[in-house]
Amino acid sequence: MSLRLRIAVETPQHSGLAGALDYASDQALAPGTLVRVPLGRREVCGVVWDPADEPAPTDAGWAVKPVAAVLGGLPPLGPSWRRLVSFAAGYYQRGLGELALAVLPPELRLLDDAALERRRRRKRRAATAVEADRPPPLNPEQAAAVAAIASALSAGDGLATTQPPPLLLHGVTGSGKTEVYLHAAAQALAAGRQVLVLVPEINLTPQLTERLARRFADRRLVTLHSGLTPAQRLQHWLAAHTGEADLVLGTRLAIFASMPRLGLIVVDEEHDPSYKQQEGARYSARDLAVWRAQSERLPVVLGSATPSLETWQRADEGRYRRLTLAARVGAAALPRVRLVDWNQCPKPKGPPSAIAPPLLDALRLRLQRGEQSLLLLNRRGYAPVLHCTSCGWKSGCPHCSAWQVFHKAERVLRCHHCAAAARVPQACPQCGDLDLHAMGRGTERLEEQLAELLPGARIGRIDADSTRAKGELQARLQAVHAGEVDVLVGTQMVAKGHDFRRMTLVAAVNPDGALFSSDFRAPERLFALLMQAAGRAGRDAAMGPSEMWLQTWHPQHALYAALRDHDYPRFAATQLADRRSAGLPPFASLALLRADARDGAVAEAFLTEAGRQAEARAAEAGAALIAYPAVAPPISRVADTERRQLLLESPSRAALQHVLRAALPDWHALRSQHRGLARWAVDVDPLAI
DNA sequence: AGCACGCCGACT
DNA sequence: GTCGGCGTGCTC
Repeated sequence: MSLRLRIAVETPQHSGLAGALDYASDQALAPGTLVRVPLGRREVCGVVWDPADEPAPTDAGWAVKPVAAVLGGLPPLGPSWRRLVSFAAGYYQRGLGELALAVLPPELRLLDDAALERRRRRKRRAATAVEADRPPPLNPEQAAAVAAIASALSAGDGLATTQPPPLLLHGVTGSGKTEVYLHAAAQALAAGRQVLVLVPEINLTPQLTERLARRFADRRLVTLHSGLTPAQRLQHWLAAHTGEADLVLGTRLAIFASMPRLGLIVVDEEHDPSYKQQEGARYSARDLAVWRAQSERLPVVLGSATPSLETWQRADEGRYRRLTLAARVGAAALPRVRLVDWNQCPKPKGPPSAIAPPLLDALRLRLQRGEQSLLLLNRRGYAPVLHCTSCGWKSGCPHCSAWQVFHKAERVLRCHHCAAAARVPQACPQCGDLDLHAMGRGTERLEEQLAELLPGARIGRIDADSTRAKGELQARLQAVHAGEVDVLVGTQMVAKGHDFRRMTLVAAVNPDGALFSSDFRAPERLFALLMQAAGRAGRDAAMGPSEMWLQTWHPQHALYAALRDHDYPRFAATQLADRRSAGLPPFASLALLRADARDGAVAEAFLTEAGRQAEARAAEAGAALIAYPAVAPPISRVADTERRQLLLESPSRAALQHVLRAALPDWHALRSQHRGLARWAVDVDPLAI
């Protein structure tokens, strides 16, 4: 007897094989079982999928091959996991098997039954007999939030018929969101459920990891993120899958963790762009968390001081329930926001100063008082471009439409978009002039200038360059915590997550860039970054009042005015009004079709035709859709490849989904008509357009 | 994506 | 005469 099985097979995106494939088996295999199957002339991994609603045609134009091997030792992946993967593959327009295998630990496919048995027998480390932290008392707002989540938890127990809505936990930094998560988690754990906590980047939030581990010392907590070794990732994933782990703390990929007893999902800093995967299947872990929670009828808590406008709008519409924490725990006051108006500052005779006189005075005052300051500058390197004053040459990257950044200490010019690096020329490569000039300012130069402006101050720097070596980030953070640094210079990586208790001043050196950016989400990101940065200061009420300084040419800008008042709702309302009148998300659904080719015209021709096909499909279905002309993104050439993109916009998410699904086969077929096209991809709900 | 098959230059 | 360059085509 031979059974017919549907199997999600690891077929690459470009195969055009989106769904499950048919294979034969002489034994019945439960959906969710891992198998190896022949595909073409090789053998690949697959997951037994649910039988199709309609039986496969018997006269199919291919020979059905038998399953090659079964990994019987692993408990099958459950129906809720399969639903999530199915949904994500469909929504983000990727192959089912491609996505299914991409979100499983890579080591799993190497695991035969014998290896699995060895792993299972290996004695798991006994839980350390550490006394769990006693939870602190909650303030009334926190208690109300916990009660709301608790009622959603019991509603999700299958007893109630109503679905708990997603919960937006809106609270400024320091208002005690984490304590709400911990209490909610405790309740879910007490009910015998597992808890999934998502964070943007795990090494930026060691404090949350520690707090979870201490509070739930008697429970098994595992982490899931790309920094784990393959063996660790497998081990942690298996602990979640078998239900041995009670808590899973992870980055975006953890949204796909198989958790049979899942009872609560928390998405911390839900607005953070790192929740959107930027290559391969471009999924949003936050959006999938909401979908997964609805699908499994469990509560999801989205926490942020500056929620994404999508989330905020849904709360305004009543689709999400908003829980607000307005008070800062421990009576710590919010930092006072001070704007330095460059227009009011006397022009120095020499080159423009990095730090305006009033800010410099404020820094000196902190030095005298033995307090720490943080200066934020979102630009690493010494200077963004090297410039010849006599002929006008600039250090352009030979492979990209971008400047090579001057890294002084390393003595290299480095492109931040490709691997290209060159030694710093002694003389202008174009005219031979020796007077090469570093234009603009990066963190490395700011560090150097501060050393001159503040003699005797201990300056530290934390950015991707200074923390490249393993352990260097932790070492530098430790030095700051230990008080070995007076003034810390950093990129946005320090604005997130870390509490610096002795820090009483945070300054954004040059935040204006995002005010007039072509990226429609730039103001939202800037506001979130500045709010988050402001939250770094003044966490300790005993340190006295803290300040957030902004150096700007536009002190009247509405964004800064809202920031000065710590008024996120006002900022969101004005942004949402702009978005509504511009027909942008959350009032429209977007997808971006991207194409790369050596020759930009090839990518453009492909996109133009693909856009025409999409509009034809939309017309067929009576779906409202606009395909905009193909354009070059701000950095149009990277590593000698020209990039182009085409925006698809619809007032309806469902209509856009329908068109994408219908047009995808057209686009696959179109590829062969455009010789020289390197690759193409769809980005559903893109962050930047 | 792999991994084929398929037609044109420098070697034992 | 072959070994092999990577162009293009297929995978239940």
